Amino acid sequence: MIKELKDNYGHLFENELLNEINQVGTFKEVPEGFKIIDIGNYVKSIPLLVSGAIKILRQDNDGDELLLYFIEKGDTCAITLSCCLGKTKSEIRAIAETKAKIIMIPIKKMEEWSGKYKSWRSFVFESYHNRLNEMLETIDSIAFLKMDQRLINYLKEKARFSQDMTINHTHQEIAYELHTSREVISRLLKKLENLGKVKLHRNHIVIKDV
Amino acid sequence: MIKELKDNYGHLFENELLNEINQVGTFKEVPEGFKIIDIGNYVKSIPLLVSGAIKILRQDNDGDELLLYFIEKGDTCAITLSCCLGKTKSEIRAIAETKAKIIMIPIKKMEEWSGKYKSWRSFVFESYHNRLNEMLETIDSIAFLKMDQRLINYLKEKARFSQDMTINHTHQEIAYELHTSREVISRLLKKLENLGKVKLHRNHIVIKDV
DNA sequence: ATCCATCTGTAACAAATGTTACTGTAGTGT
DNA sequence: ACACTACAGTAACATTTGTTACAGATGGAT
Repeated sequence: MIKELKDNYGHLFENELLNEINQVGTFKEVPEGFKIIDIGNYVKSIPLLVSGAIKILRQDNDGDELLLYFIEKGDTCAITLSCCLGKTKSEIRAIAETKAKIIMIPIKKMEEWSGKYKSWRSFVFESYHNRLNEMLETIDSIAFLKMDQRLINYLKEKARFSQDMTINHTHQEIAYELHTSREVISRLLKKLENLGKVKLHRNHIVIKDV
Repeated sequence: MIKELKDNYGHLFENELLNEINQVGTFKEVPEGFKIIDIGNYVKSIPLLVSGAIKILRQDNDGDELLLYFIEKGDTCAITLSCCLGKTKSEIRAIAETKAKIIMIPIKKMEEWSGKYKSWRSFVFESYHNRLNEMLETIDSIAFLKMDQRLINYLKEKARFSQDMTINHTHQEIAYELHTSREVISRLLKKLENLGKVKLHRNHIVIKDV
């Protein structure tokens, strides 16, 4: 039994299911920035995240991006799950936000387990629940907030996945994820710096008090 | 057996399940504008829609609204479903867009059926799938489109639920659902009228070519 | 027909965001 | 050390959206 599996999913699944996962799942370790799923991909297996974080992005026809939300250990990507079952192309891109450890489960098993294990069903429903709520938060953010507040929320989120309150992104990268322009981000960041909330450096930002 | 049940769900569910639904479900007919679920409600049963349409709205802390999407016959509200299972308050408001017929299913049954009927599981997963995709479309719309295009999409959607391409809303009502101001909607609608795409009247709009 | 509340039209202005253009600067590679 | 590239700062301007203010039109109630 892989230790990470037991540690992260031991409280969720019964031993029998854990054993099955251990047998049919393939363990994968991916570096930061690794593209796990891209838009248009047909997905043949679903990921259980055991460590690290994954960011989920949406892209429109012009190639403009938008960060939707993050997935953390002990969870899975319900959109991918949904693609699997519907046998449709992925509508989103999944990229490792930090280096991450994943167990990949073949779709076939996932259907089988839905009938067999109550705990698996609960896990899947719970995952859908979490994802729907995160989508709602994303909608709230883009519909109701102005860019300055969205940027602050973004910085907070990013800081959660960093040990030392440092965000290793350029202004351009932040602009892509919030779907705005580099100049807007520079402008707003400079304001935050003047307010003493962040300290700006080349290629990284240190969060002081947001 | 209620006729509407057989008509709308006969192809999805086996007879045994249809019979169960018929026994435990309560049939309900609601008028246009009826508030089916409100934000903060604890939901004790989930709705199967057999005719009409339901609109799902989000609201922020200041009371500002935003239309998320519509649910049509043969489907259910996955967000509600998700609330039921998580035993959390509703994050959304559900209002009958047209007069609608609904079968309400107690949560308890829904859990039982998930283990018992593959067709029910498929239905639930399919519903989550649809809702996630609609949320994505909503996000695309508010993140990537300008208000003029959002308005056009809105008018198209509304026209789908109208027999005669007439939308019975005031500019103010439209503004609420798109989360903008009445003046902006008036301005854009007037532009659309000048382009020959709509005809404006008091309290209603006739779609000509959008 | 008259009154009245509500809805619509529109101008003028404010604020937020997006775009263009250019400068300087930090780090990289040689 | 030097040159080069990518990054950041910033001004000036355009566009989009939001706000204020008011006029006029419409349809329903009496």
